Amino acid sequence: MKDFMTLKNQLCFAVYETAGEFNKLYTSVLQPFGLTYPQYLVLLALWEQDGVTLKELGEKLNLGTGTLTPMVTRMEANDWVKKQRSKEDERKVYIYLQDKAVEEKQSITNKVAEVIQSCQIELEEYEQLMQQLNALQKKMRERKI
Amino acid sequence: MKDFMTLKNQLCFAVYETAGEFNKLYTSVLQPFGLTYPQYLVLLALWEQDGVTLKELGEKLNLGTGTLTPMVTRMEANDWVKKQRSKEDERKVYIYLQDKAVEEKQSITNKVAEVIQSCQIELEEYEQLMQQLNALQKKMRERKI
DNA sequence: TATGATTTAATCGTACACGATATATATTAC
DNA sequence: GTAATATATATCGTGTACGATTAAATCATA
Repeated sequence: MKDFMTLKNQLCFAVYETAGEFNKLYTSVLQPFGLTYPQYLVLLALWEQDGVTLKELGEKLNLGTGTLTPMVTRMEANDWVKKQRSKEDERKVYIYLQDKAVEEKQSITNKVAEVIQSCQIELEEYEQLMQQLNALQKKMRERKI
Repeated sequence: MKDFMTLKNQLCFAVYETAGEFNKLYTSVLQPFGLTYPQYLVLLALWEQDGVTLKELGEKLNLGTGTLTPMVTRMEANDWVKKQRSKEDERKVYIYLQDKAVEEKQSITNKVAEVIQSCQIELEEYEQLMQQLNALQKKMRERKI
């Protein structure tokens, strides 16, 4: 019987470490652009769909306003995005890409793709991991208790 | 050709999200004990090997002193661990489990195991994911550039 | 239409996480 | 034996991340 209470055998730790590695890897790519890794995720979301409310953005990224509000504020200060309070419903704040974010999109995503490719991850491996992680998340979210 | 520049198709995001789910799940278990998830990882490491230096602990957990020093200080304030500067080499600080951490080990790990089991993760799935994540980490760490 | 409930963001407090710097102790070279 | 170097930890500044609270706007309904 294997000992499951060791650090090495913890799935949670493997995921935690892998997230840390991704963070480091992406940070090294994004630093020159003056972006952090979570800020890049915000741009990814906005490149897909521009002009979403803070709440919608939070739902896409699984982040609350306590995280997003200051983060978007910093991104606005760095000319990546712009906040605009809705006229129809003044509770809502829409987030829009700034020119800089549109202009630099190609250059940023190219650099990211280049570094990811340098890791030599097989497509099959990539997709299988995605699928398994999604299945795992589903189980964690849907568990009773 | 699939679009790889969407949030949904990013492996980094899947890992980031899964780490977040684990964090939430473990937080819900550990809160009653007055522990955070990273603090639980520290205990896991010390339950395996007690009396290690801060540096060694950092190597096990992939954390620097900028993270560990304040964290261990908090854990000391809550009677989980004790710091003791080495007599032989006063640069080193050894971290020891306190009685509380030894006494509550079973009760904490039981509760964690119980919740993990409630997620219905198959052993095969668990081990395959571990193996794949470790392989991925290796690739990210060993990449050239 | 007044009021109570809901929704949306902002704010606050706590806790990581990291890179850079500082400081004190050990080790090495000479 | 002293100067240069290396090592171990602490501290600082910035940036997430989260839960709880607050505040303002909107909605529901009596």
